[in-house]
Amino acid sequence: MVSMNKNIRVRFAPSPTGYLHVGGLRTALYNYLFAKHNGGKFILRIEDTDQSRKVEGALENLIRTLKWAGLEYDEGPDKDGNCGPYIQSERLPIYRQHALDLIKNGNAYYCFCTPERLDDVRKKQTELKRSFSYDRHCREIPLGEAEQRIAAGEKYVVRMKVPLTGEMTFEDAIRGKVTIAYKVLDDQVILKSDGFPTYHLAVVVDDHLMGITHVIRGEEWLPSAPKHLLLYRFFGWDAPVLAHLPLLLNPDKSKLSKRQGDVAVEDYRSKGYLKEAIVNFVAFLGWNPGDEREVFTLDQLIHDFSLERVGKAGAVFNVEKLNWLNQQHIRLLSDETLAEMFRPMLEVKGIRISDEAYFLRVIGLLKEKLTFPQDFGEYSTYFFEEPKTYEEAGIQKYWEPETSQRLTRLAEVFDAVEEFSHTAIETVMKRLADELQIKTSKLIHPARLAVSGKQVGPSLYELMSVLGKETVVRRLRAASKAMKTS
RNA sequence: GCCCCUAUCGUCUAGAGGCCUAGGACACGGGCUUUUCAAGCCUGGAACACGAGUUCGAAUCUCGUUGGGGGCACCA
Repeated sequence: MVSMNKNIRVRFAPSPTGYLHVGGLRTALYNYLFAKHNGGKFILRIEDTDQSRKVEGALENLIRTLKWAGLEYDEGPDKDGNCGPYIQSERLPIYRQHALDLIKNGNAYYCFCTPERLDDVRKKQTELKRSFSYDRHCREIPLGEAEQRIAAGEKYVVRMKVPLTGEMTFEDAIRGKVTIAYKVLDDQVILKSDGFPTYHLAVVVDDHLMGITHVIRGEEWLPSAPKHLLLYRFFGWDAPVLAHLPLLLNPDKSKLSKRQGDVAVEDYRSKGYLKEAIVNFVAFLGWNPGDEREVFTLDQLIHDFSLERVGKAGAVFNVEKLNWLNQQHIRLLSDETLAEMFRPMLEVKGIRISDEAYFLRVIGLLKEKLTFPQDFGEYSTYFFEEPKTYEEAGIQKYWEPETSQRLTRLAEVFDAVEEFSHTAIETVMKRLADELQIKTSKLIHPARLAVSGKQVGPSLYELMSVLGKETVVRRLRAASKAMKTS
């Protein structure tokens, strides 16, 4: 049940790369679900501390997609909650001050190594088949000397002073105890020479200042978690609960990437996937309610979500199941909602709806057949205009020499029917089949072809009753004639 | 190379020592719906990576091996 823990605050902190990655959507979703389930706050923060990666319009697009998916945040760039700004590039003085604090208390130091020198070190280490880590060349430069060099205009970065020995053990909410030795960590740059912080500094400072209680993020951050925890300790702050989510994978099990298909939420959106389906699908990549329910709305997810039920192993993004969920969620939408979704599809085909009630009946008839909303445009045209052609394969399969005559007879008997209902149609067709001493299917298949031009579709009796007597009779006669002469 | 994480059907997963000759879903095969399928129903095949322990008993606990993934930037 929803406990009203007002103190819970989580955040989704993407870097604005131009589009929302489905993995990012899942991270955002889990944060959102966790917050909403617990009556807490969900915050959007933009991590744009890499100036070289700036993308025009990325922020707007990100926000639009997040809102489209239904993940409304309580605080963010365009929604203040007294913890702003929520864009890191607008918080530079804060990071600088905190970096200086760390220098003052001896937990960080100025480093003057040039990128060239670091390259050299890296190369040598690679030759020796050793992993790269900074050789701590500047770690012992006295503070006074460093400050003089800065005053003289020398370029510098600030690095955190990682202990040389010992290890960090912490409790991950998903993985349990994780231990990493300090010696495998290097003295991470926390403030770059352009004055921007690196992720490691910014994330810790902001999470603390914004009162974040639970950090729910991708597994790729697990190895650097000790650095963050160390920074909390250096600052004298309590660390939030950490929860590292398993990764989303390509079919070949590598980290989900652009190379192997669509990764942008926008791509799926434009292909006709419903937000409900995408959200439902992505939620189930790493989480499940523990019973056999599979189709969930966002509200149901909020109700049932818990971090305890999040798995540890990576999950392959499998489109087949997403398709199925899309179909399920289309059925869950009301006919009226679908009407607004389908209307434009018909309009581009030059079809304007004049009879709303009729439109809704057509939707009711077809909605169970749809995997994508756009399928409606394809399956429904004969409800709005005369079939222009008859599917060739259908003619081959169902049209016999006697068919034209039979359909003419069918038109005649239909003409005499008072109430053109589903049941009346069925009765009349079966009676005629008896009379002609043929199987009903000898009438049914050609009639469908005549009336819709297609071989497949919803129940023929219902289809005909929706079309109405006039139309059905007219089309039967037209087809009968067309086939006879051909 | 080093470090960390991880391991049940093709895929998503249930399973927290006996309820498991391992359950569900997607996909796939077969059948039914004396009307189609693109819907529905029924049905079939399909998995505990391996090896040692612990235990009366292990998919479940421990260790190791192997496989997979991630990380090791003045990127996030």
